[in-house]
Amino acid sequence: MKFPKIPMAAINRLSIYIRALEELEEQGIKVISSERLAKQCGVNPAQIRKDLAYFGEFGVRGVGYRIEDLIREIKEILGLDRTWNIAMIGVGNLGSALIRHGNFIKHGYVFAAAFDIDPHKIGKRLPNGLIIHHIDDLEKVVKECDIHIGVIATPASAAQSVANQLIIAGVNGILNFAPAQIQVPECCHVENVDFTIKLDSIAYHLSTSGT
Amino acid sequence: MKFPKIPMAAINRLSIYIRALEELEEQGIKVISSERLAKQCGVNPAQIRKDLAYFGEFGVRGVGYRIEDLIREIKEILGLDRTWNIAMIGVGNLGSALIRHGNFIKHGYVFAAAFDIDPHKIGKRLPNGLIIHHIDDLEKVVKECDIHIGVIATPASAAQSVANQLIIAGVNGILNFAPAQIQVPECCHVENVDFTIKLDSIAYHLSTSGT
DNA sequence: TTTGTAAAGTGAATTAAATCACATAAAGGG
DNA sequence: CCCTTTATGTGATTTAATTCACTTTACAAA
Repeated sequence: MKFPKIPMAAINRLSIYIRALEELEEQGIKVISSERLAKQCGVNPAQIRKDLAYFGEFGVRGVGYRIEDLIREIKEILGLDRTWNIAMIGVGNLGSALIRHGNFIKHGYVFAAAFDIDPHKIGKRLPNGLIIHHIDDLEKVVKECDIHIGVIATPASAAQSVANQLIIAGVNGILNFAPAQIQVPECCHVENVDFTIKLDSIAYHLSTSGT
Repeated sequence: MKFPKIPMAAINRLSIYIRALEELEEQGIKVISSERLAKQCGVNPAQIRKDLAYFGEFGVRGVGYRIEDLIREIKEILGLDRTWNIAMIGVGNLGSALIRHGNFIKHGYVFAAAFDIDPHKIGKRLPNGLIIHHIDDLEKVVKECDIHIGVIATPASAAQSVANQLIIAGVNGILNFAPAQIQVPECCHVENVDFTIKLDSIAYHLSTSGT
């Protein structure tokens, strides 16, 4: 295959495929066809084949995909053949809940540091043993702990300035839970998690389909 | 305009527009052009006009959009000209943090009930005064409290059965934080919030752009 | 070794979404 | 009252994503 630009949607689907594949692997299944996997993921079989084809040939014609191999291949594609150290900025309700949440570590994301601006919190220890640093120590700690991704769980008003500090500290990946549009340079990749937008979408559907 | 099918992406952008418009309104701005709003939201001006055109004509040619009116119109489109009672299912780390999180109420979503399955939690009161019910009382409480949307914050393993119970109880909108693919009938609308997928996307970008 | 079958891989076709570019309408100034 | 300016609304165009449908390849059974 040539070098087409890869749709972002395809990348996100790879994550979905991994989730499904890992579940199938736990069930002891060794090989799966694009058709069966597609059904499990709720997508079109050709889409799976095409998504994978962007990166190589991972299947066996007439047989399907060896699940163990495919998981490994997709993880390598996504850069998940390693762990990623991440930092939480904002240790409020949401921030501390996320730190305790098991899903991050399960997928190889390790909270290696936590930051806040509240003097009462600085120096305290979180249940998992992390010390809460002042946000002004961001750059130093980011270097020390080899952190590559920042998770913003501050109020909206602080989000932009935190983002700026992260970028100065050399963090190029940001997962933003604050309900604010943050501006970053080209080199930095931001993903927003705004559940109220999702709720709005639900409200729209409920309103229009006569409920 | 005729009756084309409206892209889901357009619906989601309407939420983005509202966020920006409310911020502008707070700044005392009364009128805005699609061009300025587009810049603020990071989209193309024509896109804004087209998104709005799916639903009517809300602007004034040569002038722009009256912010106050446009907010009201978009809210009406999305079904946000009211409040929505929602239920939290799963009062663990994440669930209780979300309940305390101010963003829901700010956008008109009211946690009207909370459910869990842990006997130690049933009957306890949350900081905001909500009593934690047993999941088996879902149907009864949903009716009593006029709940239309369920938020699933349980472990993945419980997500599908909770979804089933929600649907039986007559809840047709689900916001799913559990990392599991849930199957629902046509009538029900599900939105998934899976931050590990977003993280995977960040990891991919960091890996490919030489970091 | 041959042959039938299953399923990946992929160019072509289709469908959907985003953008352009212009016709249209409102407001203000001369 | 007309002319200029400005910015909307929208058909046409372009771009992107998805799906189809066919070709290729591996395996297994005869």
